[in-house]
Amino acid sequence: MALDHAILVSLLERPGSGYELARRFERSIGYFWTATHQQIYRVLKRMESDGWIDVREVPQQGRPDKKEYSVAALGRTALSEWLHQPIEPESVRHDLAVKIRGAAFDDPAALIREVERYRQVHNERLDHYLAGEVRDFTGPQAAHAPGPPDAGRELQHVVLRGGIAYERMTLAWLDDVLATLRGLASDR
Amino acid sequence: MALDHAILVSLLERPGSGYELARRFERSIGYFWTATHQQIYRVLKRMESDGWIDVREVPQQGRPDKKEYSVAALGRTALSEWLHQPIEPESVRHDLAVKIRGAAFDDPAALIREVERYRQVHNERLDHYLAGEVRDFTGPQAAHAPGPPDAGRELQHVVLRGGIAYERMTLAWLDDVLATLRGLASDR
DNA sequence: AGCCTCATGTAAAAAGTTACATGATTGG
DNA sequence: CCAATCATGTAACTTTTTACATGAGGCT
Repeated sequence: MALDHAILVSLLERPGSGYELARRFERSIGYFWTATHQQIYRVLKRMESDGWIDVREVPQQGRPDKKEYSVAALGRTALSEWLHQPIEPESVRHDLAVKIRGAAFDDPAALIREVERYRQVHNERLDHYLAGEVRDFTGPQAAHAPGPPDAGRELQHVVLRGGIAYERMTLAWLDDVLATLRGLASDR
Repeated sequence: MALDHAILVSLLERPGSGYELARRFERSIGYFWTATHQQIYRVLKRMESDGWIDVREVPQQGRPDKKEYSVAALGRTALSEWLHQPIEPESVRHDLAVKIRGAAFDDPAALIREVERYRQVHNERLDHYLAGEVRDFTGPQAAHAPGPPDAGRELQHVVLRGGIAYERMTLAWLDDVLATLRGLASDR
């Protein structure tokens, strides 16, 4: 039910088309909320007919026209209401943990390769986050720059730090997993 | 699509009824795969009619009879096949991160209470994990006990260690979040 | 000519959530 | 007597996933 709200936040940060949103959901927002373009277009349509968002047809040269969505007053209200509701416990779907426990009834050693590959994915994601942090949250306009602190920036940064902490924790755990799997493989 | 496999793993670890599975999904397995009893009963029915699992009616005294499910050969094959497929990237749904970024367009200070409550939930979960670790993975039958190392135990333990690492990371991050929110609140 | 990116969708199937429903026994 | 636990389900609805579909323009 919160894809609506994830889209609203993204549109508040910057108005955009369904296509652009879909791309954002492959990067920044996508790291803590996944959605495909089919979902996005459907939700956009519903939110538009509910008056939560406004559309503006933007003609473009050299590429198809697009519909740029932005958040309307009703959408802001809906988001605000949602923000004031209790945080719900995350619903987890952790394939790898199931596979690890399942490996006891199959071949634990066979998982090693896959876990190594998986580890690489997370390593790349960490690098990506760290590069983003340097790009967006260091330098002249950061920290103690003149003027009021930008709440949006600070909040985006703390979410990014969460992503970084998550990836580091995951990498350390995957090393633990690999050591355990290798231990089981060499014990026989 | 992997609820099937999560149930198969749980039934391999110990056969049980739909009700018992539902309870397990509130505890151990539930920490990395959520499911309600409605889902579970439906999947059990399907897997039974597909010959993946066997049923045995167990009459009980003082309580309703139950159907005890156990994994059949076909189910084992299906699980094995799944285990050999590539690990899929987790699909994340992280309400709190969306709310934090959304707070930039509302009142960041209003989130503080909720994050504190949320932190408590994770703190309790960490305690619960740690107690489980002491109960199940220390003591006489642990580590260098005589006999072959029990692969199942080791693998369950490494998954639990993942849960512990996750909770610790989350608690540290939530402290970071709280500090950030408080900083924004006092800055005005 | 063929593939990639931009851009927007429809349709069907699978999975997940929420509400409703029943009934026995045990403990306070 | 009332609430909780054990035990199993049905029905309706919402959400998510997967597959299909189209079309223009730029790049090699």
